Amino acid sequence: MRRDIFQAIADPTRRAIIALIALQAMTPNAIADNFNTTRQAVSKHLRILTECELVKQEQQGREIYYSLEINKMKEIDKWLEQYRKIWENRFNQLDDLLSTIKKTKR
Amino acid sequence: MRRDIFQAIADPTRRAIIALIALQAMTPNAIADNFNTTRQAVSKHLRILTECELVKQEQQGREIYYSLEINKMKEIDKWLEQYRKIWENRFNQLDDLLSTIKKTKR
DNA sequence: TATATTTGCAACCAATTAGTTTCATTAATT
DNA sequence: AATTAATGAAACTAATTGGTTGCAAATATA
Repeated sequence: MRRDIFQAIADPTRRAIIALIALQAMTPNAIADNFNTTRQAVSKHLRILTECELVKQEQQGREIYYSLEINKMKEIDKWLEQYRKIWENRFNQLDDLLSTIKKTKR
Repeated sequence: MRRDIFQAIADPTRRAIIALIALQAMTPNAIADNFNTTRQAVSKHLRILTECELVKQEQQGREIYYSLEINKMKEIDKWLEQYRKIWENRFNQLDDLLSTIKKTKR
């Protein structure tokens, strides 16, 4: 059971669920209405998302509202950080090159 | 064959390969030396990474050097953008709340 | 209380995945 | 020319995955 956040966002249906509940909490039935799949399949995705703490649930009577745990998304951002450094650095190098060319032309 | 970038980074070995070749190009053998797996397994990962254009190859004699296609990583950043907006917004709301409390105290 | 609704969970199935073993190709070395 | 090294690709296997069907539990409604 590999259950980390990268595995969680690998599935396109799960990314769609994340997008759906990012702004408002929704019940499994309501979420399933948006896809060509069964409620049970959505339920399984929600379980995976819950297990890696990307999603939190709140019970209201017999309904359970699922919503995005936005802070968990920062973990991906944190991972990206090291690569962002690289591409920003390359951009700066290009920038330097361009200004050098400019100076040479002058 | 689902072969998008999210599926590519889902595997921890592939993320390790990405980290390894981010700064310098490496041959499959050299990469495999860093893991408890066979060269062939690494080769398969490299194929997947190449197919989704996260990695580029450069032949030099009988060796093939693999390196990270850093620009492709920006796609993940682009996807994260929508969620970054949300968490920054929440942070601002908290900020507003705190300054309101400050004002009330005064 | 009986019935309907919302949900999670277990059992099962087909497809996919990560890995291994084996083989063919190409380039370097002797 | 023969051998060694570096690599990709195909065939196979075991494990995992996404999905379905069916069922049980809990809550709401008649």
